Amino acid sequence: MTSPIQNRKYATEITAANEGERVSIAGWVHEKRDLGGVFFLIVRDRSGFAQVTLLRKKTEKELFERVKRVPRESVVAIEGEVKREQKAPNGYEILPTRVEVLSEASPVLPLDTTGKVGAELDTKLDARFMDLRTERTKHIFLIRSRILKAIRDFLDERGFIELNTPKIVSAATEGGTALFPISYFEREAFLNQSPQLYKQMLMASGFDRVYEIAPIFRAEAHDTTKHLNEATSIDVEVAFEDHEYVMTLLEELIAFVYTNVVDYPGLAKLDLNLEVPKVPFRRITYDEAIEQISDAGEEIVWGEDIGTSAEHTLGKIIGELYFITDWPCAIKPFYAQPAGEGKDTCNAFDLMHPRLELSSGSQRVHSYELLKQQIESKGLSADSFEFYLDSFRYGMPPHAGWGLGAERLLMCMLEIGNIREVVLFPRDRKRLVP
RNA sequence: GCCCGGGUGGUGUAGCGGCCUAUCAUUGAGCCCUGUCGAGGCUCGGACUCGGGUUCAAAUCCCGACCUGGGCGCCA
Repeated sequence: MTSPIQNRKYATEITAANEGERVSIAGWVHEKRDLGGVFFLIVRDRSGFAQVTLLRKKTEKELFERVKRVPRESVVAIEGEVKREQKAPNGYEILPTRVEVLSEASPVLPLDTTGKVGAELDTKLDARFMDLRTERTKHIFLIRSRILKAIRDFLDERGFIELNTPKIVSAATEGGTALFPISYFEREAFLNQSPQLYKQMLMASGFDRVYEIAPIFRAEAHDTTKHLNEATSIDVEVAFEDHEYVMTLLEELIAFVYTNVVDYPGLAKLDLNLEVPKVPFRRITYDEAIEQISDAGEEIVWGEDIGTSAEHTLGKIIGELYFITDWPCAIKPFYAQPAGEGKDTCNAFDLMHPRLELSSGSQRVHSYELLKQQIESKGLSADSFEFYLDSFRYGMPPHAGWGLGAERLLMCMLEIGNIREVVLFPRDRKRLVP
């Protein structure tokens, strides 16, 4: 006995041209429509929908009654004959000869998969497995996959090597953010907040163009629509180049990603009007940013970081993707290269979306002496950075790089209000399950 | 951590002191219907987060807890 699941096709692989052929499909019971003498079973799979039609008079009674009773969202396998039918999705329907219920669903569902009734984010996240069956959520993650592929294609094409650095580390990397402590045999260790130090160390390896797409962990108790305690960072580091080079690389990458998403057929399901941003992106200095923000009537002090409301004010003024450059050294990490004689700024930049910051990067300090000095001037202990500093003592090329938040990019592109929506199983201060 | 909102059937909501044995939609159970595509029609089932308080009377007002949305802070 052959199972109908063998040789199954996706719903959209079948067309009216297959009329008369025997096919198998498998998927979830999306909807049932009982008209009395005719019964429609809409089966959903990854590709879309297929209509399975049963005529009361022409169908074996046992089969007809059994199909009528299959609860929605049950998993079924169908074998039957293709019939051209203009009124059906994809222009065909299946007249089943065999229906197997592979998994019967409980009849009362945690949320509606058809889009008739909405669900709150919390409800969706609690039942994420089912939320992913909805068109909107499904496409968010298909687009996410597409974006990550586009990024890899873009970087691979330019000679980058994809590498992975440890997520379990011995100490704070850059200071700043809080870390999650973990028990590591008889020692304490931490989940890494950023691959920063490791990707820089790789610059001393001869792998002069590297990237990593991996999780980062931050133990901040923040509670906003743009922060996660576990996020995905896209990190790039390039040797023998400076901040200008990596800014250009970044804007071209972003434009390439947009181009790939604009072409995505499922974009229509998300109801947005996406345009590929023009390169080069606008660049404004930190000084200009402060001026613009204070001209707009917002209180801001030079030398301080740009807070959320100032960020929004500036975003509204600029209205497109832009870079903020020439940041004060004092508010950028120790590894940012100072601009030089008599200046208190460094060669660091942030890539901003009108809503929020997407990426930050810089030309890095590659002089051992200067780096050590900057670590100490930030009040950090050079000893705990020995493993990192060592790589600067035996031939470290000049280099630059950036880190880009994958979820932030996705939420901004798709105009999604809460970053949790673009993570399968988000980790925030309150949520550890599922 | 601070400041505002909000917790009503499975889901999404209306009601905001007595008209509430609580509205509507969807879902569920059942029935009618041979072409649905958010099918339609009829019947039935299903809820006021928890604990105190005020009041003749609380879903409705007050207090606390828990959960939750947003604004900020912190942070990327």
